[in-house]
Amino acid sequence: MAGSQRREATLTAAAAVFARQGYHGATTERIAQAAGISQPYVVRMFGSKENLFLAVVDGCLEAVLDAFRAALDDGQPGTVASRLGSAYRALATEDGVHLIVMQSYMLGADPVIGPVARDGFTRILHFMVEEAGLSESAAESFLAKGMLINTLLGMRLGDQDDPLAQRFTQTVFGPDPAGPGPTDR
Amino acid sequence: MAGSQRREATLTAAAAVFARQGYHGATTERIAQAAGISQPYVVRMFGSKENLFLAVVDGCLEAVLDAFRAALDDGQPGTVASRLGSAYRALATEDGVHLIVMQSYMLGADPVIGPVARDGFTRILHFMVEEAGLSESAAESFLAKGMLINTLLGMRLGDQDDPLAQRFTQTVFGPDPAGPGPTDR
DNA sequence: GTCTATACCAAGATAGAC
DNA sequence: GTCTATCTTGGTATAGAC
Repeated sequence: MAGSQRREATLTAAAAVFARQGYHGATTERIAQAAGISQPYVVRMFGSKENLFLAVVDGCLEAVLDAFRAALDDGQPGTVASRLGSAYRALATEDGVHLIVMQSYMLGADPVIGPVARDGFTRILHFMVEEAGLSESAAESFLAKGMLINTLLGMRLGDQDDPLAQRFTQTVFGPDPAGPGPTDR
Repeated sequence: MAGSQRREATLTAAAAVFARQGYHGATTERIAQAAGISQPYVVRMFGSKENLFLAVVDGCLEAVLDAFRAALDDGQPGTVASRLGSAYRALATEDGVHLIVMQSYMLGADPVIGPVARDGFTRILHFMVEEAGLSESAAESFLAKGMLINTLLGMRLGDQDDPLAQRFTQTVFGPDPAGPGPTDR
């Protein structure tokens, strides 16, 4: 397999593992298994586990911003916020973009991952108000709902056997004209 | 030092470490240092790192619910949501209750921590609608803002050297009559 | 109740062959 | 481009003394 293609496949596999286990919980061995290659080769390709994680996070950030930009130009009806919400929903994939980003956010105290996480969030923030034209208040609501979605995904609230929890999950992820919707569950 | 007192002190130290590093990132050695005792003794007291984490999470959940219950009866002016928000704000301590809870939420895929995290969130949800009397929609807004706050705390957005990010942080944490406010930063 | 010493294992990284 | 073998470290847990 060609280098760049192998690299892509490994990034995808790594994303899925990092999404579930978090940075520290994930092992390069598990990532290697998911990618169908040997553990040392994973390390070899990216230099270190940390570098690999940063590459994954960067890819997710770009994916989110690309999806948002596309949503601004898609000529669909609805408010900007609702179109961005749909884009966020459509972004749902098995490799769990939302969870990767969230995992990086929870590592703000890490000297190397922390700054990257803050930069990424800041870029999204700037996109919201400068490119999408949302008010800062609207951006706050949008991002709050996004964080709620990410959190429910992370904890897998849908697995909870409780009527209220079930209904709540449905409501949050269900078609909602004013915010991000369902993702990868 | 008496057993129960030592236990409490260790739980507090562990909370601070788990809040910053997450479950997998934290080490019992670091917790021991923070508590001023030896690493094996930390393990001895709680049986395992996992048990210790579960004890910390449980303590945080109780702290949140206690604070919320107290806020319902405090006779302060304002809506229920704003009083709960103030309680959330007042809960701010060095040991980072908000981050502990959030770290547990991101471990939903873990076979033992996952169920505990879901149960905890479900209890808060039930409190909101059954004891506090919030509509499910109001509970969603409240929790969304709470998750945004937790996320900003986790990534330490306040450290970001960017005007918009700074302003956003201030807005989210600042006195807001309709949601949770500043916590431990 | 608390420590020191240590066993034991998992995991990231390196060396070097093919 | 990819593997096997292995080094090394760090981290949880146990044993046992004081």
